Amino acid sequence: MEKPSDYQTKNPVQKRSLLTRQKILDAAMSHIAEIGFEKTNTNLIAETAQVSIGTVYVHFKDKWEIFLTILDQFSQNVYNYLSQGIDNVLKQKIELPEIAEWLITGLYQEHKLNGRLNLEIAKFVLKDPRAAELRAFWDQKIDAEIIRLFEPFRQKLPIRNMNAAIIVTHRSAHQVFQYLYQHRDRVDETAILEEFISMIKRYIEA
Amino acid sequence: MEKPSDYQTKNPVQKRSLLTRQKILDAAMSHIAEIGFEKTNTNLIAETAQVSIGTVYVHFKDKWEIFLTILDQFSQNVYNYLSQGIDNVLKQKIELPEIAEWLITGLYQEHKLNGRLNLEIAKFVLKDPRAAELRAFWDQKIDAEIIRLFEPFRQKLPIRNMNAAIIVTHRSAHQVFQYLYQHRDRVDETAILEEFISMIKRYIEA
Amino acid sequence: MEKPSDYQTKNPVQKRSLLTRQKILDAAMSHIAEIGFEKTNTNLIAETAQVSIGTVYVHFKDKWEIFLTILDQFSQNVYNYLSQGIDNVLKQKIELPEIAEWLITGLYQEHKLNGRLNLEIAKFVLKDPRAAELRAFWDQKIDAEIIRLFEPFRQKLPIRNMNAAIIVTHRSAHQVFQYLYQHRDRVDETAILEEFISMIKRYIEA
Amino acid sequence: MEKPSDYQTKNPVQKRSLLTRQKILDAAMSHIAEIGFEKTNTNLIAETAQVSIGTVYVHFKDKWEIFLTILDQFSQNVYNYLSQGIDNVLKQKIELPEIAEWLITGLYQEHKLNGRLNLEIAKFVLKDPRAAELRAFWDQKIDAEIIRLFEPFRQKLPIRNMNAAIIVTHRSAHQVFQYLYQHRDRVDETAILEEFISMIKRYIEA
DNA sequence: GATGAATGAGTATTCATTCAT
DNA sequence: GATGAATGAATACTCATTCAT
Repeated sequence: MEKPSDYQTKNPVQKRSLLTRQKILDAAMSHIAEIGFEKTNTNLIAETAQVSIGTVYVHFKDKWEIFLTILDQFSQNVYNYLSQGIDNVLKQKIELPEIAEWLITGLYQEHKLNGRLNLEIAKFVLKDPRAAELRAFWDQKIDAEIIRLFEPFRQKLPIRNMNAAIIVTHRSAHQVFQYLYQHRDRVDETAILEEFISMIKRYIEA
Repeated sequence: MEKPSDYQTKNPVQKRSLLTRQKILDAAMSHIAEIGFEKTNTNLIAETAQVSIGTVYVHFKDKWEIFLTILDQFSQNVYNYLSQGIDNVLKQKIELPEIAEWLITGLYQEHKLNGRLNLEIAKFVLKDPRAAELRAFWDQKIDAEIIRLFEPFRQKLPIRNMNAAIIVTHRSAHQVFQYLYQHRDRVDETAILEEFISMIKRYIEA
Repeated sequence: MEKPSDYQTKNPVQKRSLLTRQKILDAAMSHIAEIGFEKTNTNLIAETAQVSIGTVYVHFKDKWEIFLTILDQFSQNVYNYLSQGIDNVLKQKIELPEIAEWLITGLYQEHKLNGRLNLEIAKFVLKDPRAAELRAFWDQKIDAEIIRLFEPFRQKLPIRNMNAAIIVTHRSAHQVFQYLYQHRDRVDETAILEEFISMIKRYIEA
Repeated sequence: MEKPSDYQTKNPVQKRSLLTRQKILDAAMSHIAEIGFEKTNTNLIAETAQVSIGTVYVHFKDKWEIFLTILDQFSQNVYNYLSQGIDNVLKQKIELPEIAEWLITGLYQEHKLNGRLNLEIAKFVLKDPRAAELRAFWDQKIDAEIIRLFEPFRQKLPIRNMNAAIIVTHRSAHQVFQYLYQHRDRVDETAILEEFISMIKRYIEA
């Protein structure tokens, strides 16, 4: 699967240009995380970034390209964080159940750091097909990393279809994390997370 | 938990009124399922329902109340379908793993019948807090039904926190179903569903 | 000057009909005095009067006729109150300056009793020409009463044009009363009223 | 008393912007003076000003801000006119009764120049609290100017409470002027104005 | 590259009034 | 007389995008 389009390294021409570009992205991101991407309009972004609305359109084709770029950068970061974590784990000789627990807990910590942004991205992905495509691309890369993480235990795992298993568990994790964020004031976070972990553990244990 | 508000019974003084009301709901629902609820505007609803825009506002306070009513009716239907199914199952003496399989398959069939509508409702729930509340109300009622279904096997289940378990599995199912709908042309539906079922089975088996 | 149209004795046919008519007027009046006549819409009036909107239109040609009728009844009451007061005063032998003071104080008391309603009527009169006409009719009748009050002192008054004098003073009184109502929390009511009275007294004293 | 808000200076970054802004104000003002501010809607304003409706909202937050700005500019003009007139009068040695006559006649001339606009402003002020506040601000500034005009004769005036006196006479003048405009075809303008002047003269004479 | 004034299609909502029952 | 469901013209305001400077 190829990346739908590159939202990151567009015009690496001048330093100042890149700075302006990033200022716009930062402004957009902060508003999305604060008031949601639905209410984040282009004029607001321009104002916060302290550039004119015209400048925004010099750097981005349209409003969605800004959001797509943010999604791309954000996903890249999550991917890098996970990838490096897996590198470390693989060096140590951690056994199966602990690996699952580490993975879920780690992803959850990461998710919590940007609770609102993750929620807004979920909306965005439901709304815009290009966002869905981009998300699918990164999800697949993350799936591949998770497969890499479990590769050493491939024989032990009582799982027939590895790809399907990853899809099911990865999507489920997303949803549980989102549920925990949305109901963070009303539910027993620990209990639910533990129950999810114990489900996954039982699933992968022989 | 009480129902946030009743979106169904108004003042059905005249028969004609109820008919018109349902015409509007049907028109709205068909558009939501076709073009999504974002693009479904009030003028379009009125036009399709063959009533004036004024009539729409005689029956519904605002655009959102139409959508909320649809969500309510739809959830009610799902609930009734499930509830009756559970009644039947409990009469027969079906054993644990088969019950899980029956439940998931049944919910999935139901979900597929209204794939697009389910997707649009997911968006709507992310967008509107009142919708989220209403959804939470019905999810909780459905959760209670599922608990009722598993009650006879309560002792056998290796699950500590039943509520947490239901939340985790129910939400996960939602997400897997949605994933299958969104990628219905590109993924192996059977494989993923089977994998999900096998995960749940292993989770609930001693 | 003839009364523009009779808003009171329209269909004196049946008792029940008159009752319904008055229920509607009362409902309208209470809303005008509470939320202003701009926000008082026909559906609200019907609801409060506990009749259907159709019934409202059986009794009144349009929304404005309701308001005009209220204005008419209200003005009639003020007129009657004033007229009777003048009858009493004329029987007693009160002298000039006291008469002016009595008149102003009395009209002000009356005005205060229905502060909000008086304000709303002022708006209404500015907006609707028929209301302006009706108001002019009653103002003229009231003017005539005031002239009747001062008739015994006609020779003593240093006023050339009696009609002009009445218009000037009556209008000024209206405005001062309205000012006092609108700024009732912020101004020294007594001081302003006293100043107005002393202006009028000096005006009519030889 | 501070000015409620400044409806004049925005961010006049470009010359074109200021021109457009004034075009919108002029268009609105001409319609208000012609058909009243109730029927003056935003689309009409945009059309007359030959700008798009969007442009109107670039320059003004909402419809009311347009009207408030007009009220502000208009009041400013009246104030300036009065202020300069008072400067001139104070240089000459005019005596008391003539000063009162000059003031009333001058204000009336000014009022007549914009009869309809003055009437519409009266309505607007009754309707919108922000307009009332703004009007109160300017009235107070005008009151202060009138006090300045009579300051040299302070000892001679038989008036106890100067502020109350100004309020009473200023408000009365407003109302008499408005009455004269509204009934301009039916009443003896000169007689009424003379009567008002003679009332004020007798009031301020020892 | 940067600016920011201008654009205008698009949309939810109100409310006086009618008329078939 | 009474009902109340239905009407639809009217209207304020938004916001992504363009383009002349």
